[in-house]
Amino acid sequence: MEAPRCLAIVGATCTGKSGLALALAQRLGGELINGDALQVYRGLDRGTAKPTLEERSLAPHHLIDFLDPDERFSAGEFSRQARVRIAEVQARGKLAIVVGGSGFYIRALFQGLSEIPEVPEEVREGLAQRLSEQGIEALYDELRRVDSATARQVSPNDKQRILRALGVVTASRRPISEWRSAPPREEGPEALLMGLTLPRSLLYDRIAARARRMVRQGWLDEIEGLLKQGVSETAPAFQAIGYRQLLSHLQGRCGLEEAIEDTVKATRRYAKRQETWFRKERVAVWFPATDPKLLPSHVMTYLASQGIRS
RNA sequence: GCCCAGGUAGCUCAGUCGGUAGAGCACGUGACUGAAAAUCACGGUGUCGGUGGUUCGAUUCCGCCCCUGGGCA
Repeated sequence: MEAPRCLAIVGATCTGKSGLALALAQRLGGELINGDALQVYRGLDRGTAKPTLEERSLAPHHLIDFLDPDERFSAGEFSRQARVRIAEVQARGKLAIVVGGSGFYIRALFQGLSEIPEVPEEVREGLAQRLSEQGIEALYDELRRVDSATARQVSPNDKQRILRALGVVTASRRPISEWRSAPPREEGPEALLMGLTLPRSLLYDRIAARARRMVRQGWLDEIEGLLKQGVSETAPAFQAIGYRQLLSHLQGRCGLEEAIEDTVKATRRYAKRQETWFRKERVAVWFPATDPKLLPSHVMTYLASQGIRS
């Protein structure tokens, strides 16, 4: 069996994915492809635990830091771009290493999404407008009329999915359920998925410690700087955990301590959702991430057994 | 020391005109086809401060005790 030329490192936030990926890239002559939905944004550094410039100088990093905070991104767009980057890395004879905790992005990359037409911004805005004027019930009723199959699968409270489904029918005149029934056009790249895990209590401790460290290292200044540059409070990037909470502190809606605690809570819940997601993903091996220093050599040993060596 | 208010889920609190309790948050589990760090679904939280009494039956009424907060001294 031929050794895979693409690795992916997945797992919950705060398990040490980036550090491991960098260590592997250095030892195996690899290049990294970011698989995190928010590290793509320029200026979101502290709160996304983005690798520093120094770390990034140790191995090539792709799909990081290339969008403005008010630009919209998506799993589909990620999948297309990541596939191009992976192919380019492989063409250079290097190992591609995807790192990231955004489960939907990882699945879109390796398993693909059905081809679905773009929903124009005007349509999206029109629906958002109606949502605020008429409420979600009206939109759900409409979805029942125009795409009953999807309506049955979606909770009447699920604003996001209702908006998406209506956007697609409105824009394409075909229900999203039909588009989704078509298989993805292209296969994703072959890859070996590796997961990192930590016992829940340890993970939670690390999350709390990291949030406080990030604040100490200037997370608030970063957010103020973004606002000063004219980034809107409703920019897509500001839906990131912590940014939302700290923004609401900066606007005087809560104290700093409360904002930090809310951030920690939200991160815990996010980590749990990631665990749930990746449990279902085709992860070949799980490594305990308790000791970040020993991790790279454990993983190297495993990779050697799979025919991947420097 | 006296007076008042309170002690119910991990937290904040609601409630039971006496038939062993409930909401939000936290927490747990899950879903996920272009906003995904998003969005959503489901779930149990329990010596109702302790102790004696009244009662068929007390978390609920009564006595005493303990604890917390406030006031007076």
